[in-house]
Amino acid sequence: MTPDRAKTQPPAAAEVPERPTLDGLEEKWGEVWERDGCYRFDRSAPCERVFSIDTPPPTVSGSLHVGHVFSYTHTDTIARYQRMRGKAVFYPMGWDDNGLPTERRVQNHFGVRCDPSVAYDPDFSPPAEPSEKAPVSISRPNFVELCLRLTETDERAFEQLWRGLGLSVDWSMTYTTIGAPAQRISQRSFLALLERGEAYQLEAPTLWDVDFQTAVAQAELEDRERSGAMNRVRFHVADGDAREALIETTRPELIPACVALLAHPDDERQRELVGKEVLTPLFGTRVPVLTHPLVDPQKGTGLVMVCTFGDLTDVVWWRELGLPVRSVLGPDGRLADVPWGAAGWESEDLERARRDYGELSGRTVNQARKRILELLEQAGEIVGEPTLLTRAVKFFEKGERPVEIVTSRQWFFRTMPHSEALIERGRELAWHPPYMRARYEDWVNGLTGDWCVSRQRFFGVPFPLWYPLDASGAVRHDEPIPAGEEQLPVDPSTDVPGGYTPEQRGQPNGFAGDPDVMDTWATSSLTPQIAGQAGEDDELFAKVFPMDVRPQAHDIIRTWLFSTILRSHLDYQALPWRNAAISGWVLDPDRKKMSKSKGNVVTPMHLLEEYGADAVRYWAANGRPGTDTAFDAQQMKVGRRLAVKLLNASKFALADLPPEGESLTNPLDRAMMARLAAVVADATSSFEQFDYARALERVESFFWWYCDYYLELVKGRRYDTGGSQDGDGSAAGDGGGEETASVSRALRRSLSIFQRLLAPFLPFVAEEVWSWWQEGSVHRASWPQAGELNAALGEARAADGELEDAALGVAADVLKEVRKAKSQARRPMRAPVTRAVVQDNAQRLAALELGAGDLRQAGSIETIETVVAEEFAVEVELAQETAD
RNA sequence: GGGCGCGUAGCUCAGUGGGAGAGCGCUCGCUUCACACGCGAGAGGUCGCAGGUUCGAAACCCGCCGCGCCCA
Repeated sequence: MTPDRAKTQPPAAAEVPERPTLDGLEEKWGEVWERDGCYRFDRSAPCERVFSIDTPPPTVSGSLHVGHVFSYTHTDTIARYQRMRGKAVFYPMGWDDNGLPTERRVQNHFGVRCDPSVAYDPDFSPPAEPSEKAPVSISRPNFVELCLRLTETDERAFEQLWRGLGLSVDWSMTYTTIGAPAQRISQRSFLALLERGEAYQLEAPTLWDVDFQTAVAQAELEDRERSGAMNRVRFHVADGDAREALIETTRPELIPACVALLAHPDDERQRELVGKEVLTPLFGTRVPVLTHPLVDPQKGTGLVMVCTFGDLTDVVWWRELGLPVRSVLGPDGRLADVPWGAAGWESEDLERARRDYGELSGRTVNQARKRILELLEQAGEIVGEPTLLTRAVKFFEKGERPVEIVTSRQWFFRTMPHSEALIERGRELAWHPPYMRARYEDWVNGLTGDWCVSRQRFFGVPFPLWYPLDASGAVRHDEPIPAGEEQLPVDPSTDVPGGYTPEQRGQPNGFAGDPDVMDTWATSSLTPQIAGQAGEDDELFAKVFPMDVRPQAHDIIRTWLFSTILRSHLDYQALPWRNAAISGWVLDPDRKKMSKSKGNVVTPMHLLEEYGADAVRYWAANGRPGTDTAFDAQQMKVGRRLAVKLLNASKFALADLPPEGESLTNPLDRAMMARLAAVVADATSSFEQFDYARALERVESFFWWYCDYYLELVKGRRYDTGGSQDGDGSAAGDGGGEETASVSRALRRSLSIFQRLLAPFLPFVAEEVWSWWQEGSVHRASWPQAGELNAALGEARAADGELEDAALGVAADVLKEVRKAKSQARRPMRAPVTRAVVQDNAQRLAALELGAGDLRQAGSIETIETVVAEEFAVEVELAQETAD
């Protein structure tokens, strides 16, 4: 498979610096990796050897925080592990630059605003002193140019950070979600969905952000706690009936839009009212009292008002009960003028309806609410005092006022008919950790409508179609003219459909381009296709798709993960990837979510400078899959210590000339290697399950044990010159005999393994120590295998294994006791011990014989005596303190 | 209200049927020839609460309490 990678044969002498340091390793190795194309995807590799990663393209909005560093490091450890397993790793980076965040940033940064009615100005340059209050109106093409200009700058900064962090990305394959290939792929997919009827447009109630004045999707909503007031309002039964109907509402301003009152079908209290008609207060509009099972009879009076539209439940009721539309809210979030008296706007008291509505018309929702409460109060239709409450209100995640529901013409992708199939796809996928699947299923089960994908915005992928205009100049939405494949990517606002001339744009019997752009997710749901260049480079795509893994954080399961599965299901009837590796969030030290508005965001650049990339990666890799982790600079210091330790341990292991031969003749050496083999097996199976954190934890803790106990135990033997075991630690030499050669071999073998095991986590320091004595990059070396180790153990076989392992264990235990005695006596560690009496069971005492020589040197122990006993204990007799 | 996750030393967390652990922090000590960006040692816990299964529970089951996230 990879014959050139298995070689770990050392050169004659290692080139170890006098004082190894971490400083400067990032620059040094970053350049080498780039120069050598260390992480370049090998597209000649056969399919089964490819490991492909559907990288999250970060939103380019000008800032990265430690959360990015956290989850991208997780992915990188897996990429590096797979590469060392001999896989051709497909690991591109993308930038999600299209969409609202960029628009908003461009507006603020340059002090401009997009106005599609303004003509393109080829010589435009942004104002020297941008003003957010008085933005300059510019054309859409000019605006898009500024967006591209700014995102390019941001993307360079992002790339610098990623390189500094040591992500093993193939930078030659970088993509953006606004680039021509992405637009082509996105438009091509749209046209295919249109042809198959999976995309459709409809004039319907849609979630709407009144500030951005665009449709938004269910997935883009978030709940925010807002205080409000519940008001009890009186409706009168029509036709002179003296009875009343009381409802409770937090949105009295929508009373003019009321189309029905509802009760639960089993609610006895409302039985008499159901089937009657009531009049809306102030406006005198007749509305029926109906029933629906979704009404909660326990809530309020048990009667609820249906308006077009107050919330998504209103939409459900409106649809299922076939109610009329009486819409009062304009796209700007203000109450619109309505034609009282016209069809649908009948009133029992027309004059009053007009007068009172005139008080509301033109006002914002909040203003209108305040005013209508006053009017209702004056009319005596408010019952009791309002109840103050806090409740969850739906906001567009980037918006500042609650979303409204406005009827407009929008494009949709069908999701509801596929929900069962999507649940099934979710079950085919291997989730890491497994419980994250529940979030996906909850989301799919909670969907209430198809996915609205059109946005009334500017910086995005346009819909690739036009509409004919009839003789009167009206748009024929029912006869869209799709772009041809050869025209893609297309911008219908500047490009012209086949069979028309540019002059016919907007003219009777001419054409008009679709004015909208697609939702960002409508394009970024195609990242496997964009990264793999579907339809652009089908040979590549066939190699990498379906991808091996989608890494991402848990907060975007409902958006990115869900939408990607949907698109892949619709386009390929397949999952886009085999595994989903879900990262947690980074919380601030008080365990609160980091967010700009809280001002607790930690930016990563200075962390890399202060602690070094390996240290920051160490902290990140400690965050277990799916688990939120508090930001902790202390952990970075720990990571830095680990990196320094690897430098120094490597220096120690490589300090002498490599001995001839292979065999490990000493039982402690063999036992250490056997323990290391078990660690390798554990780390490997952890990585196979995408549990990088467990792999790190196992490797790290064994490595510290190895440094603290094994290295100290064998140090004396290592420095022996004559192979005898009673040396006094005299100078190191090259004539130490077979026992010294054994430790020397064991050190080299084990360090080679540790360097490789730590390489995915600490790529810079691992590469540095590897370069002292090995050819090529450690990141292209082969991942250690337990089998390789066991074979290398040669003569040490199972029969002795247990005893030898016990020898290592008991030697370490005794060493610890000796250290304790010296520490408590406040003596230096090299203080001589005249006598150590070890109590233990017979088997452990027998094992101790095997390591006694090393132990005596490590503890400066003159004589070791043994006493068979039930419990382990060591009696340590220190030599008299001498004044030397 | 529903779902998911979590609750173990001051902090961050590992530990899924049989010894309560690690790192950090804290205290004390050591200029040990790979490492003072170091080394050694120590103190510190009713494993959220209550019940059950079991010879045996931090772990498995039931209930409760608290925290977080998602969804109504």
